[in-house]
This record gives sequence, C-alpha cells and structure tokens, in this order.
Amino acid sequence: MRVRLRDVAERAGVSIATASMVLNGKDDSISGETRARVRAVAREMRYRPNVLARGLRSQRTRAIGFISDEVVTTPYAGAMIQGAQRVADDHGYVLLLANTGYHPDVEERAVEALLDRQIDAAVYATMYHRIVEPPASLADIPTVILDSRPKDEAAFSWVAPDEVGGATAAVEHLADAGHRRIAMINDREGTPAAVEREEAWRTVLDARGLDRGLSQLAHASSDASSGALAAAQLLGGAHPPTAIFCYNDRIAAGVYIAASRLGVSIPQDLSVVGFDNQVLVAEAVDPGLTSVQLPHDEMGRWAMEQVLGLLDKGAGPRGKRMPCPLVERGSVAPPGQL
Amino acid sequence: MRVRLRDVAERAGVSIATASMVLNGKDDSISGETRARVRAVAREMRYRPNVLARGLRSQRTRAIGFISDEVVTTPYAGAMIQGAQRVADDHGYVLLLANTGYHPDVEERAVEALLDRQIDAAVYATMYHRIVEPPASLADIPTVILDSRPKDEAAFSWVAPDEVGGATAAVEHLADAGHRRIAMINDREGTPAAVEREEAWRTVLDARGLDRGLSQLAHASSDASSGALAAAQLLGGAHPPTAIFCYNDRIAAGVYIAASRLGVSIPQDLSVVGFDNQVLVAEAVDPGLTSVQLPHDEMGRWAMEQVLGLLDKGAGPRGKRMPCPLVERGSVAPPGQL
DNA sequence: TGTAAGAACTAAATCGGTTTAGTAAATCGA
DNA sequence: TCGATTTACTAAACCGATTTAGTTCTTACA
Repeated sequence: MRVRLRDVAERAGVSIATASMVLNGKDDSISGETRARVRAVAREMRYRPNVLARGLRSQRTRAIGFISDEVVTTPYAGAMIQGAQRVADDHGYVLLLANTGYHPDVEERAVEALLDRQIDAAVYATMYHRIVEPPASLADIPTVILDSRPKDEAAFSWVAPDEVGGATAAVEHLADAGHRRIAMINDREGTPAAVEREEAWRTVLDARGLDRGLSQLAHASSDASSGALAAAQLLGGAHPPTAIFCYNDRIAAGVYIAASRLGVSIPQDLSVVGFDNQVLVAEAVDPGLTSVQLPHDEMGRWAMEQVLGLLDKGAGPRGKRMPCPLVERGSVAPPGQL
Repeated sequence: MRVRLRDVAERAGVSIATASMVLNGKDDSISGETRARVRAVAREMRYRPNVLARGLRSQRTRAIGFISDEVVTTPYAGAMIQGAQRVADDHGYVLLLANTGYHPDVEERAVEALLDRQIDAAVYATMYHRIVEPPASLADIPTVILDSRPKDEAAFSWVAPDEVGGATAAVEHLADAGHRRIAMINDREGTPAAVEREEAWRTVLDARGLDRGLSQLAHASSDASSGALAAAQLLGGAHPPTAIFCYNDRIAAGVYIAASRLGVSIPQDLSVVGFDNQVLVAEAVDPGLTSVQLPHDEMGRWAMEQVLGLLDKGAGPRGKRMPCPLVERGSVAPPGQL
C-alpha cells in the first residue's frame, strides 16, 4: 500500500494535523525540531499525498482541463499542447485531455467529464483560428481560449496568432525584394485567418502603391492539388504574378507543383511565401519554402500562464495576439526581368 | 454549488446509501418505485457524481495515464492519442496526459504525478518504434506500451507497427512493377524500425533473385536534405537504381529533390516508395508519393482496448504487430528501358 | 402463534487528506 | 503572583461519495 499521511505522523510521533501543516508549509506555529523530524520521516518513507483526498477537501485539484476540437490530430497542434504542458508542469499542475471532434454533444459530455473531476481551470483549444463559443458550463471556472477568439470577448481570455502582422511581414518581404505583381491564393472559407491575411495583403499593396489590378487574388481549398490548380490559372494569365503569397504551406506546395509543370522555376521566375511554417512541407520542396510561422508553442505557454494567473490573481479576461515571425528559406528572390 | 448525492437523497426522501445504490445499479433490493423516484430526482436535479470522492472511496478513478516522450509534438502522433482517446471515452474513461521529453527525471516526476492521481492504468507511448524500459513504478498498474516494445516482454503488453510486413509490401510492389535494381536509403540510426525494414528489403530481394550487388543500400539522417544527398550519390553511380525504397517520407522528399536536380523524372526514370505516409509530405510532392502507412490510430485504439481489458479481465501481457498498409499514389511505374 | 427468511431500507464506517476549534504548558506584563 | 498571551500541538469535523453491517416490517412455514 501507499504510505499515508497517517503513517508519517505515527512514525514521527505527531498528530495527522501537525504532519499535514508541516508538509504544506503552514508551519508558523510548529517548532523547528518537529518540523525537521516530520520532513525527514516523510522523505524517508517516500510519502506522496493522495491528490484525490486532498482535492476533495480543499476543492483544488491542480489539474487543468485541455479541451480541443481536433487539435491533437493536426500536425501544428502538438506544439500547443506541449507549450501548455510544460508551463503546467512547472507549476505542479497536470493536464486532463478531452477531444471533442467538433460534435457539440461530445463536447458537452467531455466538458462535463472534466468538470466532474474538479478541474481548477480549462484551456479551450482549436485547430485553426476562428470565433468560438465555449460551452456554458466552462463559465464557472477560469478558461482561456487558445488559437481562437470568443464570441463574447468580455467572458474569456484568449490568444490567437497575429495574422495581420505575419501576413504583412510576408508581403513586405516580397515587395522589398522588388516584386510589383504579388498575387495571393487565399483559402476559400472566410475564416478570420483568411480574412485578416487578405486584408494585410491589400494594405501592403496599397501602402506600396502596387497595382492591385495586376496583383490578383485567387482561391483554393487548403491542399496541394487545389493550390496547384489555382496557381496554374494565375501563371497562365496575361500578366502572371512574379510572386505569390499563399494562405498556407499546403497551397504553396501546390504552387511548386504547378510551377514545375509549367516550366516556371522558383525562385528565379517566381517567388513564393507560405503560411504555417510546417517544417515537413517547407523542407520537402526545393528550394525550401519561406513561410510565416504560427507561434503554437508560445500561444500554448501564454494560455497556460494566463489560466494559472487567473487562478490565483483572479485578474479579468485579456486577449493577446501572438507575433508570427517570417522564416526565410530559399523561395524568394528578386523578380526576373519580363 | 454542485448538486450532491445527499441533495438527491433528501429530495427523494431516501437515505444517501439508497440513492447511491440506485444510481450505481446495485439495486437488487430496492423497490421499483423508489428506484424510479431516485432516478427521476437525480435527472431532474442534473446530479453528477463527484469523481474525486468516488475515487477516494472505491479506489478506481476511471482515468488512464497517457505518458509519452515527445509524442504529442510529432505530426504522426496525434492519431495515436486520438485513437486512444476515443476508446477511452467510449468506456467512460478520461485521459490524463504527461509529456516527458526523453528526460528520465522528468519522466519519473510525471509518472509520479499521475500515480498520485490514482490513475487506474497507463499507456506508455513513444514517438518512434524502439525498445523501452518504462519506470518501475508503472509495474503496479496495468500498462501497455504504444509504438514500441518493452525490454522485458513478459512485463508489459505492447503494440508496434509491423515494419517487416509494411516494408515487404513496399519492396514487392516495386518488384512487381518490374524493377530489378531496387535501392534502399535507410536511417543512419539502428532503430528497430530501420533494422526490420532493411531486413525485409533484403529478404524480398533474395526471394525474387534480384542482384543485391546492384541493389545498393545508402544511409541518411531522417530529413529531406540528407535524403537528397544520399539519393544523388545513388543516382550518380555506375548502375543507378530504377527504384528507391526510403526509410521515411522525409528522405523520400529528398529523393525527389535530387532527382529533379539531376533531370531524373519520377516515376518514368525512377520509382520511389516512402514510409510513414505523412499526408503533408506525400501530397506536397509531384507526383504524389506512394508510401507505407504507420497505423497510429489503430495502435492507439488497440493499446487502450488492451489496457481496459487488463483492467477488468486481468489477462496477461500480450504483444501485437499492427499491419502497415501500402498507400499508392503516383510515384511508382515500370522501369524505363536502359 | 411463533419464528425464520426475505424485502426494503438506513446508520455509520471509511477513503486520506485539510482545516477549524480547542487545549495544555510556557511566557509575559503589571 | 495572577490573568492574559503565545507557543506548540491535537481532536474532531469535513469534503462527497461507497460499502458494510444492521434494522424494521412483511410474509411464509411449521
């Protein structure tokens, strides 16, 4: 059997109450001698408190619920869990995982299951940046939203990528290289990520006085073959772009495919910038893809720090946009003369 | 506050004991009328048992620890967690997550933290197939190893990919297409995965009477640029292979890069098969990469089913090799005539 | 008619801690 | 020197369930 507090107390010749207080640092009124003895015995017997019993009485379990739609499955997502996990671990907290798979019923059940376990707080993570409305039952405990924004910003803290900043850096990088016909292939769905990245693209073009008429916008669904189709159209037009800013790396991979089929070489004839910085994709293509990094790890850390902060300082909800740095590889060069 | 069992009992006009028995189905000696009343009241008051209290008394928490080295971070890994999660969820269990990041101290601490929470059983998952020795403290509860094999096979159940089966299918697929000079680029580390895949490659070559002297073996570290180097060497030799079987998809991506630089076209001049079936990579290249799939989801499910089985049937430890199907895309064709 | 057996419940112990309300002895101030 | 604090500790309540050992009240049988 496990060593119980009672065992420690008996061996140290003190009451359970005394042992408890010593081991929890509430030992203002315990003599140094007793204190030392209890500590020594506990260590010697390798005492570890039963977290269930403790939680039952004190109503704090040092467990944080991590609720995600499909986050766990996506290649980006690991870093979010990882970031959150590390911070939790540093503070002696544990992560309780629940996957909901988009289904509201499942989500409801999953959240209930976590609440039944008396989680102290929750992180509500999503696979991609969007507007979410977490289940009502989460309102009872500190909850922060990870990689999305809440419908009601006053109700929850949140972190999301600074899409505008990242996209701006990407397009400016192309403009700085000398490009004047910078196309964009955006995602077909009007997600916040898509809207904000497109907006940033437009803003930079305007600011630089680049002809929007020649800097075309195309759409694709988020995979390579659809990206290839869109790119082929763009490149086959009358005034083909010399650079393409892609909604994500998978679409960018499609651009590589189309370019290679059309005999357009990257980066000599065409510069490409992606988004997500999925190393697997970015390094699988030649030349390596310059891409905007989504700060998953940082967001995960921030979310967990925020949630722990809410737990003891009890501050109000806050929102945070996490910077998205541009990672340069070999897919951008000055435009050739056409 | 939450509704407690006491509240339900009071409202239903019965003792706490009676209410408990009814709601747990131990109601052999409870009248149908009382039974119905308690059930109705519980539903009406939306009663949910406090899992901590229950676990404290009954010593079963319906929580399974999921311990992983870095599993959470890798793109393959999500599917393992997902598979395990789903099965756990179906049986009313919850997953408690711990990441250890290879560090033995951290691992020790993480496992202790889970044990403190009275997990009923554990899944010990790894990022890649190898031989592991889980911490001793896990011996006290049912534990199954996911994506690796234990040093002591009598001590733990385990699931690992059927590397030999998958690799055999891959090489036979190439041989069936007519190739006689099938090279392999293996991983530099001698992991079980590498050893077994190479062994399968040799076996097929022998069985088919293919000249091993011409079917060369090269090595690379598991990334695209290293793969490209190895492929360039292979393709620049006196009798270049007409097909390459790669240790993984990242190396295969490197083969694409080398081939394109050397003007070797896939699949006309060179067929390629990868391993892992990382969709992001396999679809980012053109033509799509034929690859052997690692059955992460299935392994996750199997591990969780096994762990739950151990929990109530208490059977002995078992090992399982999960089949790795070949996923065909466009990277294999009959060899050109040289 | 008396009693053993069964049906339908309930009181109380228990799980392993935390926390509150006390208590006995030592120290202090007047 | 005596009541008031302070110091150092402990008994017991409590958290919210499960579970064991009874306790009534019927019913059945001899």
